[in-house]
Amino acid sequence: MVDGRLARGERTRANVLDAAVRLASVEGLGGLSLSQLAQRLPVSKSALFAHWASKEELQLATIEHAREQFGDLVLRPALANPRGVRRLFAVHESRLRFYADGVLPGGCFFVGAQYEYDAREGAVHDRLCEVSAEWLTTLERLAGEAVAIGDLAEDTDPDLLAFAVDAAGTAAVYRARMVDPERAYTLSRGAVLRLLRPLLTDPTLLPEE
Amino acid sequence: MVDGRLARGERTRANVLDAAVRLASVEGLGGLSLSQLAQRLPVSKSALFAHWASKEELQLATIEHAREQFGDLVLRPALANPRGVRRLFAVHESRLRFYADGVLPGGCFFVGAQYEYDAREGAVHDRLCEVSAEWLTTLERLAGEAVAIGDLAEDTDPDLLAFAVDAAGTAAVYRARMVDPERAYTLSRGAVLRLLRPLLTDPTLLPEE
DNA sequence: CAATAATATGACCGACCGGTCGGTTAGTTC
DNA sequence: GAACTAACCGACCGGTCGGTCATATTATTG
Repeated sequence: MVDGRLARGERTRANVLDAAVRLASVEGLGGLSLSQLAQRLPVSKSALFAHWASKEELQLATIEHAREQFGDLVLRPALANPRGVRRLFAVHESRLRFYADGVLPGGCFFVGAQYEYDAREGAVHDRLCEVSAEWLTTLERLAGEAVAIGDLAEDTDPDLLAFAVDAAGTAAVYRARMVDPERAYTLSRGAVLRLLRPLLTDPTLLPEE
Repeated sequence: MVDGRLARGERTRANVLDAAVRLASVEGLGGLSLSQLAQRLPVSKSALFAHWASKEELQLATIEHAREQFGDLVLRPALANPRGVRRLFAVHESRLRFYADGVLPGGCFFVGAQYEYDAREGAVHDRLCEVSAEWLTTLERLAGEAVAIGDLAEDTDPDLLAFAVDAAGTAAVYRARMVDPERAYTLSRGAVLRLLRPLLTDPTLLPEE
């Protein structure tokens, strides 16, 4: 039998973090105000301090929550694809779909947080560095696998490829909201496709367009 | 004969905007606090309101100042290169050099501001949209010229190319500060080079590496 | 039932925010 | 030197920030 009090706390915590990720995707992780966060929830500001000792701890918890969400909605589904270049491309498409579906009102939690904290110091910056490195390592591993199993030309540099794929996804975020919403994701998908196709050993592994 | 009072005001305005661009590149354009800005200058907070009616007007003036700086230090020098793919690549290299030289402590004013305001509303967001569109249009025009004069294969999509070049520059900003400072610019340069080289009609137009 | 423990609350704190105001200083004009 | 003007300053305003605390509510346990 579960303790109803603990269950209630767990539920509150999840609700708060859900809202925090959404709010931070718009206002930024630093611009996230505890009063505003509490106000748009059936929760008082003091209750936030009952669960997290400080704003910084809540920010760190929000990062973990967003990381889990990204893993569940972007990475995991894409990993169902066959190993190699198809899986790498599937991760990029999955990322774009996550943005296009409007899961978060601000588009992307991590891209926003990265550019907000890249020039600051502290625990939030440090944790974001780790998560970024983890994400890039994942892309590099996927690119490396695609080369290793012979999907891509053997002189392909996996790190360079991972950089370019990540860059195309990152740029799509601001482009979709500031320049041309209708073309941003098409351009991003097309850019990665043009990048990968010349490297393919078997051109049928990826779509033409 | 110039009026010494007006000259003094002009000097103050320039000093404030210089500091504002630098500060905003670290703290963000919204996180820019007028008290802090005044404090690190020989200027009082009230003096700021003597020159700009509100924080938003100062933010807009800061955008214009950063835009001029970007034009002077990034675009203009690169435009000295011969028209075509060399000029396009020179703009990318010039951008990376601007970052690597540490002209702004936060790396890039515009990349930060874009990801800060892409999901918000108001005059600042609107102006940033215009500046972004202007920058992308410039890249697209350069890519179009490179195709038109025969530097690049004629079936090259200039807009797609411009997207990828911009993306590589944008990604270098956060990567240099959060993941691997020593490799970020090399990767960014390499990514654009690998992108352009297969499209060249004359391989000697760009360096090997 | 009472004792206990986890969760949640509202009133409150000092610090800082953007912004206003009356008054002072520096430079020009006559 | 008097009159004028642009630039600048310190004190202050209402409001919001992150954070504290004594108290109340809710659910489990003996």
